[in-house]
Amino acid sequence: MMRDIEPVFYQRVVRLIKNIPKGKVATYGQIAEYAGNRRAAREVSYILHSSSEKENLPWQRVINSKGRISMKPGRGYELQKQLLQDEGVVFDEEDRVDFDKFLWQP
DNA sequence: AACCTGACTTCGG
DNA sequence: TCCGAAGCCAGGT
Repeated sequence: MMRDIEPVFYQRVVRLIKNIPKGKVATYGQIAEYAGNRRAAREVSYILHSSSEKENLPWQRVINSKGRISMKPGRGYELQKQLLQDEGVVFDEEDRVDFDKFLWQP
């Protein structure tokens, strides 16, 4: 499934995501940057899409740079939001997460 | 190879 | 703040 994505990059992404503490969130770009390729946000997305179950990743803790959930209603949005709320993450009236409070700072 | 798509991001108006 | 466009990288057709 992973094929040509740099194995090192892949491993780093997996490790970083597993390190996001409960109740915190990270952005795709943030993970990509810490993994060594700040332009690979879409690859982070791809890794989550393809390996979340296999790697047992807390996939719900990765959201977009706007502080919103990227998945669309009916295709995962509700589940992700519920999982985050269950661990204490708060969404404002604009459906955004306050990075000052919830962004993961390694 | 060409083209489309996506759980992305940045920048300009 | 809010789009739209452009940049980005891989995978699927």
